[in-house]
Amino acid sequence: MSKFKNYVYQVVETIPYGKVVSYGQVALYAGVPRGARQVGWILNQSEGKVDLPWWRVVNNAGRVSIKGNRYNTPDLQRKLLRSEGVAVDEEFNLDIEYYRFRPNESFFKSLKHDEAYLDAISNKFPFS
DNA sequence: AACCTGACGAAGA
DNA sequence: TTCTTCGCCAGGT
Repeated sequence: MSKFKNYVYQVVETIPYGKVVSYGQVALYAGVPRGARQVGWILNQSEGKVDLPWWRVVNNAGRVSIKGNRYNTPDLQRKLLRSEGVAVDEEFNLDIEYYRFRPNESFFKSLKHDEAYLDAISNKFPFS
């Protein structure tokens, strides 16, 4: 279990009910600013094995981009989001800026990143 | 080691 | 605005 994967889990677990974040956001918060693709890969690998609100992660264009696999499909993700009050249309689009989770500083500190990293991304909080 | 493959993202045409 | 192209990082072959 890599440190990065651990952080990804921590971040996803923290997304509030009825809110969403992009893969890029998760990557930034997890300590790898350009690791969006890896976040998708990690969530894909964790399906059925880890209890995470994976459906609250969508792409930055505001679209449910899951391709689907044995456990999770775009339809399931949309169903779960809708059950939390998130409006998702027939083409799997949603208003990401409206539903986006914008964590505060205490959130980052709760992830136990070292000071150097917090300083490095302190000016890169496009979502806060 | 070289090359391929993504539940991605930003920029340019 | 939709479609490409390219950069990104980790894992697999």
